[in-house]
Amino acid sequence: MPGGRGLHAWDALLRAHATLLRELETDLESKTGLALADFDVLAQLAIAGGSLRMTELADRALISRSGMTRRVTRLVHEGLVRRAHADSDARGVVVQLTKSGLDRLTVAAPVHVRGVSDLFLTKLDDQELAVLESALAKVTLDCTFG
Amino acid sequence: MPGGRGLHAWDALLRAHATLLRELETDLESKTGLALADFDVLAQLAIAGGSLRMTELADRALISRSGMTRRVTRLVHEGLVRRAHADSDARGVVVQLTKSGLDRLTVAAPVHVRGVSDLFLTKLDDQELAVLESALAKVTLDCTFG
DNA sequence: TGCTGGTGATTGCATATGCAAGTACATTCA
DNA sequence: TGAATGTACTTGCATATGCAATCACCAGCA
Repeated sequence: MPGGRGLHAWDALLRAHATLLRELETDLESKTGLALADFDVLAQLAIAGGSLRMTELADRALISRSGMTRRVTRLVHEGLVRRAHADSDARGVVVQLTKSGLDRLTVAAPVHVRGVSDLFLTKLDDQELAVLESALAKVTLDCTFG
Repeated sequence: MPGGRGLHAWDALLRAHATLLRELETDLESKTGLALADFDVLAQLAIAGGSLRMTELADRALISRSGMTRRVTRLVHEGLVRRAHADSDARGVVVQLTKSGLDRLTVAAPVHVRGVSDLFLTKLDDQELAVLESALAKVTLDCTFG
């Protein structure tokens, strides 16, 4: 009744994801006052060189466009990012990391990386990490959200 | 600036989880009218032999107790589960799968299993699944939700 | 030019979520 | 026994979420 064999691997994925994310979230928030979701936006912007379009940002942060609209609105109020007009497309919005946002990220990033290391990376050896990465990449879909 | 090496494995986990879950959710809902969250409750009950206490059910379904209270309330209204008093503890509530719930699950389970197979299991070989399962089990925390 | 279909972003709305507080019962220990 | 502490579940509340509809703009074509 529970079903075929390898479903346990799927179950393990759900369980690991839920518990780790929850722990990382509360950890980061308590140590830096930054929600993981907000951290992720800042990190994606930094990785991309400082700015991204809304849709691209939403895709990378794995949330819907409408969700990103609201998240960015919040972050703008906090001064961590800024909205600018895309110069090639008057509909477009470019979200830019501000100095303050970068500062905040610079403080938070090591905390988060440390969390991921402690809870995830150090518990696995290189081969396991390699298999994880390649296997998970194989099953990832490229559906767009929202 | 993005950080240490193996973080890509972590990123792959987040990405695979988000995209797969989203697809499985919409797939199941469109084919059976059952939300994945509700399906999971029914499945956990069936796996456990037909009934579970609220807290245990919340833990297994990876959501908070308060979330489970509301979810069960909904499922009771739909006739898929029933609330009963735990006989050893007057505070306790036992959630039981009803005939109707079991029927519903019997229809939905193959659909969901098929989805997981198509999107996940068949894309990986036995060794990858074994490594995934054991590695993910190693990093899973046992924090309680809610 | 002007019409049609498509895309980027935002907003209305309904719903889902968790935390913290509250209620009811259980357990411990003096 | 009975006061204090702990556990099981529920509810108030604030917030987060996505979908669908909307607005503004772009691109193609007659």
